[in-house]
Amino acid sequence: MVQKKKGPPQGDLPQKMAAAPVEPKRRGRPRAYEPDVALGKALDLFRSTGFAATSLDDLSAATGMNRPSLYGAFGDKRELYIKSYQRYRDNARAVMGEIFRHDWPVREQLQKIFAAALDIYLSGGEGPRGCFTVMTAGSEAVADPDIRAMVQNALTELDMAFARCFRRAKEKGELPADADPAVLARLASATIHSIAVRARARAPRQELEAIVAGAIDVMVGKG
Amino acid sequence: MVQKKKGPPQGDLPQKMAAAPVEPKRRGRPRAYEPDVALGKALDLFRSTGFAATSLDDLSAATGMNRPSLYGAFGDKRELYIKSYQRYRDNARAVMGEIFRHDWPVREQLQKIFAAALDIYLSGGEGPRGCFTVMTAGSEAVADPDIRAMVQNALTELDMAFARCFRRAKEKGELPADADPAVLARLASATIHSIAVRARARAPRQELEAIVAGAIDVMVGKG
DNA sequence: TGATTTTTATACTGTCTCGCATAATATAAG
DNA sequence: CTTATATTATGCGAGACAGTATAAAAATCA
Repeated sequence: MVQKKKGPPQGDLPQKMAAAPVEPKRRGRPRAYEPDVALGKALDLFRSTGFAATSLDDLSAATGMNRPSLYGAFGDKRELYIKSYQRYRDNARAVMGEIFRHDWPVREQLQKIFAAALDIYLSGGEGPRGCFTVMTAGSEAVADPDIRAMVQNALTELDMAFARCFRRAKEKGELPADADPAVLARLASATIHSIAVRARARAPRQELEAIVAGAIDVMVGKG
Repeated sequence: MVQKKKGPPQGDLPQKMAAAPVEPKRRGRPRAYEPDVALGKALDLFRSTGFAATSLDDLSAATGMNRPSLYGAFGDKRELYIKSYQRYRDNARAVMGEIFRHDWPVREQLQKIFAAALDIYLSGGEGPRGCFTVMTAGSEAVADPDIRAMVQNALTELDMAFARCFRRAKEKGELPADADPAVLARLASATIHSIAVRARARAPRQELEAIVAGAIDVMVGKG
């Protein structure tokens, strides 16, 4: 009963909102890993091999942490998976949100969004890893309610962001009066889903960019 | 060296094209399973749990065949997975092809195609299982070249079928002169991919039908 | 009936898997 | 220097896993 059921030690967790690069003088033996980069490695691995096919040995090797350290830091395999997915979503949300935030012309904004998505899907060492939501999380979503909720959330979040974008464009007169922002948003999301799937099958970037360009033309008219 | 390397016994395989419900008097102990329905069960299982998370015990239980029989009939796990996927594709191709074959108005044809896709994705006992290509095969596609080739083939086959459909419609004057069949085809495929992903996250059928209806309106104009 | 053939049934093997127990190590506090 | 704390390192143990060997069973053929 050494480290049982006191939950993951949750790292530092500074009281309020200090960025805390200052170590508050930890007590025992210092960590040999940085939780953040370790989680990033785990994310990469889960993203390319999925949940079931990724063993704790693989994760251990990738993160450089041995198994007890993994458990201490992140909990069991499922928790680590969920934390990885959360991190992926946080990152995607940050990147996308930064673009959606601006008040650019629709066409330009869509181009930037899709380019960012492509960067995410095609990044990584060997072979494109696609989208966490579409590929591996979608698989687990059927059996695991928590993951399913996260996936649903990711899907609707994207729909909403696109819908807001199109609504604004319509108000600014960039879209015809009969354009339906909600419908266009679903189409934009669908384009995202489609390039995620195709990226996984190693479609060349050029092809994906052509798909994006065509979709934009249909959605907001040929520029 | 009992049943080694003579390949799966390939059932009957009648010489030319006889439906062959007539047993040509097999020699030894009769099979306790029907290869076709067993493969269907395996397909269902792979489709809902993916490759890695589906054990041979699960497959054995689902098909009613014990492990040696599985090996004898279909080969190892990967071969069984590929045969399952092949069967899924054959079925999907048959269903879709039957619809694409006709010379109906685009709108009607698209409606039927998407309805058929929804039927496939939402069918099954507990919880929608989505699309084999998008979900589980897409995951394996990164690491396995054979599966990747099948996925690529599935994607382009769908693209081509939609493109042909839109090209015909344009020739018949159902689409504006500046409509690009290839672009529209990609959008139609994207819609398919999107509802496949959403089905996996248990989006209600009504929502999926709304997405389809909106997409059709954008692609061929509001009817 | 007895021999042959094909399948089923049982059980085994070596490997991998997850999670945890235990012990060693490295730091801060008293 | 000693004690307390927090981590790393090693490795165990029960079970799941894929694949196969072996034996029993059920049919046809002679």
